[in-house]
Amino acid sequence: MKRPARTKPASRVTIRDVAAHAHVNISTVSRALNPEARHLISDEAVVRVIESARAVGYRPNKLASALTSGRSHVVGILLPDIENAVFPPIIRGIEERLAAEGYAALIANAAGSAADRERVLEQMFERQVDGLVVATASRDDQVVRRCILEHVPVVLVNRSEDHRLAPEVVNDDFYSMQMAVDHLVGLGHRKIGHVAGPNNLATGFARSQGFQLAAQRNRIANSHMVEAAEFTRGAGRVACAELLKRYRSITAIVAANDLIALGCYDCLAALGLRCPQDVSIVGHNDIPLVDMVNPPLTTVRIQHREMGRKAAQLLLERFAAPDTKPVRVTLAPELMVRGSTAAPPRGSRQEG
DNA sequence: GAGTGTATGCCCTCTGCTGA
DNA sequence: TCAGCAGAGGGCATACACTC
Repeated sequence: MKRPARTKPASRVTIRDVAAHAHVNISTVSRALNPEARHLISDEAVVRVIESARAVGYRPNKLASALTSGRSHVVGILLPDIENAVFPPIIRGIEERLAAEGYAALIANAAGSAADRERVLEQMFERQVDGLVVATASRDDQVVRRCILEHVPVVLVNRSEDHRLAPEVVNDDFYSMQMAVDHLVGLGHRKIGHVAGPNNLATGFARSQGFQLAAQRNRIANSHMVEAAEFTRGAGRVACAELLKRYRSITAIVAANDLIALGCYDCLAALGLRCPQDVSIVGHNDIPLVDMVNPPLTTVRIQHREMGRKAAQLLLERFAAPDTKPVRVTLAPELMVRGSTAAPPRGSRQEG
């Protein structure tokens, strides 16, 4: 028994409709609408097809196109925390560059456990993404390994991994910490602490290493550090309390990011200490609105939008040449001096 | 009759090949 | 040189054959 043919929705205009309207074959339509194949047909046919496409309201079906081309023209973006203000500028940079080449972004929050990340990654693969920009990388990252195993082009942004398996775009975290510590030493601080980020993440690790190096160069103690459990305000508050409990004479704190720095604000307020009169604080990232808190946060500005643009560019290059050696692009940070840093208080608190 | 496996049509576009 | 034909591409739904 012959089954009835499935019919397309009446509203959907396809390449056939354009062909019928223009009185040409569908292959002629395909070539006329493809800039790289346009030279194969006459200018007159190109004009006729384009006018017909406009007249019938034709919109190319990328899904169908992907069947033959093997390219979905969709790029997945994995974020560790979609609520963190660091990421919107990165996403914007990525989208700007991708859109110029006809790609769309599929953004996913891949926070939580390794199983969560695996699930999100699987969804990306199921949607046939052409490649991935990963902002979730840990120093030994399974997502990156999986992408390489599946031959899916991948670029890391903001966070790197230790084995250099994929191209990456990162901030110069060593230089960031050097600038932050130099700034505080320049104000007269000699007892500086660091609320570090998680050490299993490249950003947390590099910044704590950078802090130690910068402290050594300035001939001050480099061991006044406590690691926050997460890059969050809450974790920053807890870690700051521990830091001040261990090293009570500290007059300045370099936080591994701005959220941790805001957690330090909370901690100081709870202890009845003032910023910057009692303790100066430097953040990291320069996320939106930290210039509007009280006091406005001195922080290290990272070129997040440029970071996104570069990452997208590296991915596009990866599409063209998948087997090239992974490169690392390092962007220069900039210190934004605001009201949260000042000269240290005259008297110093007792070491605990 | 229920369950399973296989074959085929369909979706839409791209592209190699052929002929005018 | 240009235009048209025809097959391919992956996944899904469905028809059909077969087994239990």
